[in-house]
Amino acid sequence: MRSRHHDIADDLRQQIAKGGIQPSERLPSEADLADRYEVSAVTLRRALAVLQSEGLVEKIHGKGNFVRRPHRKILYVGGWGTLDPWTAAEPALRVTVRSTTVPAQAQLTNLLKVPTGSPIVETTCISHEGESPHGLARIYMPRDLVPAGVLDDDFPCREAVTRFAVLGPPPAALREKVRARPPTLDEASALRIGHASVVLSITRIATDSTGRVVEATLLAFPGDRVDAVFTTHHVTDERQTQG
Amino acid sequence: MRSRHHDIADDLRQQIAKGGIQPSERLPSEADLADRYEVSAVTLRRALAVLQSEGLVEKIHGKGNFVRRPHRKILYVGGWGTLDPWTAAEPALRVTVRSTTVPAQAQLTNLLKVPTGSPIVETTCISHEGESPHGLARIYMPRDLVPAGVLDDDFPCREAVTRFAVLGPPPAALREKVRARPPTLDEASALRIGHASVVLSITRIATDSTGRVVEATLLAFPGDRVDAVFTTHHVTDERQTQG
DNA sequence: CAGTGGTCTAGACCACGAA
DNA sequence: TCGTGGTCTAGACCACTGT
Repeated sequence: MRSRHHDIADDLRQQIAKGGIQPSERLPSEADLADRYEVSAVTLRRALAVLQSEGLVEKIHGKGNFVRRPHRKILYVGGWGTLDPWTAAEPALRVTVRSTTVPAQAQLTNLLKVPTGSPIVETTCISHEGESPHGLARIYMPRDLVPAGVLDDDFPCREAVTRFAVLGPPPAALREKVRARPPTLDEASALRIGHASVVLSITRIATDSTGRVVEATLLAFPGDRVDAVFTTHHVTDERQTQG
Repeated sequence: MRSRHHDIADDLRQQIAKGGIQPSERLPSEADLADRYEVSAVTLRRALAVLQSEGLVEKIHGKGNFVRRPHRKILYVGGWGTLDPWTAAEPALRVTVRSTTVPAQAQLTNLLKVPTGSPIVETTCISHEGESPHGLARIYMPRDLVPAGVLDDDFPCREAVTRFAVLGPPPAALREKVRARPPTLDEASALRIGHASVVLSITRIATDSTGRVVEATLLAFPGDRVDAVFTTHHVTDERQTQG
């Protein structure tokens, strides 16, 4: 049972794929497109919503609908808490960082396993590639475990943050819980994605050899830009090559 | 700027939370709700779409909108390719399985690293808990590697499939690529979720000790019902980095 | 200001499910 | 058949962006 807005989405998708509309170029206005396809504005907007949720189109209120550049997919590599080396080496990456100290409350006491009110350093990072943000991290560490320099304005850990890596020394164990969900209102605006979009959310708990939680991180990635990959080797001595 | 349909979604969400509408109970018809809130049908449907994407409400065409039971979150445990033991032991789980043999084509030749046209056994599994499906698996194995019994109608591997486990012998390595994306049309109908919902998609590649791909599985879970968890212990990992 | 997208309406018609 | 949700329309009004 094909619906009209899906047909239109398919047609536009194909036009974009064939290069009829170039990346970062503006689509005709919704009114024009509605005329062209002989549908109502609402139906045409549904078609665009499909493309937006696929990450093909970016809507900007008051300006128009724009074809997004076909970013290559970024890989978050599980187990090490980092983007893949190619991505991390990308010079176009910019990071916005802000650190504050807050007292531990409800969710944080659970994640970090600390008493309520403990001083916690919250570090918020938004990573951009060119214009489009591709990652949001909220890192929480007990204040006494924060490596020197993280609280500086200069922030020498910038490189680690760019890769969304664990900030402190390598932890003994990492537990990464992966969710797929719609963005919160904050995330939708921070990541510049629609409210109907999809977020890959990773809650990462790093513990040291004594079992103490040294870092809890809430990562949010636009689903259309980032995948996460996890590799497990059940035979310890075996070396596998991967493509 | 709050929109009317968000306010309505908030109101309904609160009513559900307070127990004003019980789980598995039907909401008033959309026409009634539209009257009650004094909005148009379209606006009311947008409000319901919000709740549906949060997994609070299940829409059934021709029957109504139903409050979903607050299922506990199911855990897919990475590295072993299985649901967590509690879930897997759940007696209410039912599985629908269908196996066919197909020749390898485009995507499959890549995933399985086999020549085009190789005989591949495709096994499709849908797992239900009560009424609601909570997982869809498409398992591909080279025909000569399929364990005896998988192709039987009786299907003794049913238990393994219930957990979405790897069907054959334990592989040497697993590579699991996790995506968050909107459902395909097939998945939306198979999983009984809206087209605007969110799917946690896992592409799982299992290789034996020689590096041969023994199984490729495409898993799709409703984002609101399933999380995936991956645990890494760097202590037992000899390749820990210094620096 | 004009042009754009964002929300909403009142009503039509279609598709599904249960009697 | 009837009540339900699913799609679509034509038009109104608001909010944002640039001039």
